[in-house]
Amino acid sequence: MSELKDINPNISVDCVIFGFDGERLNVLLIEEKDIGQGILRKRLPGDLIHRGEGLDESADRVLWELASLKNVHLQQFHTFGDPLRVNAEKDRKWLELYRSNPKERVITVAYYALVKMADFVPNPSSFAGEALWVDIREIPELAFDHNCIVDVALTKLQSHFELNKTAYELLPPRFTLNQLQQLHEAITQEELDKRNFRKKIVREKMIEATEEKQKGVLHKPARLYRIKSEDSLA
Amino acid sequence: MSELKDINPNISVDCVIFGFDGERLNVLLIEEKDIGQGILRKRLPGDLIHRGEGLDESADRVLWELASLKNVHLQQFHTFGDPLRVNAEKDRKWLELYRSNPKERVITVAYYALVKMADFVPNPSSFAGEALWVDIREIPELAFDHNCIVDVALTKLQSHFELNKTAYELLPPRFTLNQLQQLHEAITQEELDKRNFRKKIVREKMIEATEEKQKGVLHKPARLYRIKSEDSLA
DNA sequence: ACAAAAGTGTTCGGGATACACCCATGC
DNA sequence: GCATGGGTGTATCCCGAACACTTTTGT
Repeated sequence: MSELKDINPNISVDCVIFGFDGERLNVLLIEEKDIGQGILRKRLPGDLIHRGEGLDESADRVLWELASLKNVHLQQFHTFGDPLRVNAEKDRKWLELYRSNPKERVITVAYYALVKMADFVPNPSSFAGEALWVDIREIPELAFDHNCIVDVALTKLQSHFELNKTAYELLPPRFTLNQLQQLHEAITQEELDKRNFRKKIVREKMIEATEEKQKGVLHKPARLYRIKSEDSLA
Repeated sequence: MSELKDINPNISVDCVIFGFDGERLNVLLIEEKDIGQGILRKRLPGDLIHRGEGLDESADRVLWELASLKNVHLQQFHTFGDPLRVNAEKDRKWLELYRSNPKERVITVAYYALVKMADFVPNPSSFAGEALWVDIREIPELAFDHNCIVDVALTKLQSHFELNKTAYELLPPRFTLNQLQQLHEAITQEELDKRNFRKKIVREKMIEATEEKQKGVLHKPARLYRIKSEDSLA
């Protein structure tokens, strides 16, 4: 569809989408279809930018085109510009197939986001291959320097993470304090003391207890909490 | 010297160099020579990147070429890619004079650094115009979106600043606690309580008192301090 | 003597950390 | 009754914030 002159051959965006499933942190990857030469590799969703397109805009588009994801709050975090970043042998064949200038240097502006996996069941986009969630502890070798990009993104995510309103949106509307703690632990990768964690949460006054309890668990059922509504902040 | 084909027409780097002079925070700007059409404008040191050149490398080069500065620890902080960022009327003439493709879109990878002004007396580089320090409270209208870039850089600087070893290098080898406090205040733009500040500094154990005192001041002379040497960290 | 900045201690409150036992439910 | 996670309180330490008077020097 888009003509060559509408594409900037030197600049791309890549998106590192972290998904939380209630237990573990995952990353969204694109798995290329086997295009006949035994090329089957995973990579981050990303693409060359179009002319006239802002960077943020481009990242949104890419995510929509490759994984049918919309309304993800993307955060730009770093630009990767090693002149050899798309020059490894492992990537040569792919570039020759998909790029009109396979030897052209590409710098990439990288974005990350953290979403609730349940809200985003990635639709395999027929043309690009398949989008899939992969546990961050089991990330395979990726195309280009994408392993490195994921590492940097994870570091940023961890250092910037805090339990604000958007963080609570990663949980179901009613949740237990333990689920909340697991969210925190899954992202920061460090264990917390249960009592201290609960005291901290209570102090922050962002959530309130409901009358409901867990059902069908084979232990004492936990109380369910919810985010305080705007008005109840009186 | 460099031929056109060695330059990437779409990607530039820009450097926001903050300089501390003992009292105030300044920014390094390049003032173009008057090129005959009443064009006289200030901008950040920056340039299109060369092919085969890494981004960090490019930023170092630019700083050397435009302001004769070397060994500055640059930190990449954001990439600006609005498709219209180099399209304002005020910049048209300059682009036509200096760029072979004046209408080409340019995205820029921005870096910042904080240096001691005394160490870097910018050498006017004959070909580019004049490098000069400008107080951050008196920044004039700059070319392109450079005012915006400076604002973002300042925010990053302020939020990431801490009194570590490199921060102490912004002061003379022997300094008073008041000078240290002024440094902190100049950067974060907030006033601190003298006693609390001193307690905090003492706690951190990075510096030690010397026997020397200020001379020639018309008030009680302050004691001079220095950074602790590596060995004395026993 | 006066101006000008140097230097110094205490109190309070909040948050981080460490730590151990009883409780409610399903099976 | 037993296994499983739910739920709770106290003591300590460190840190940040607030706050006012005496000291030393040059003129």
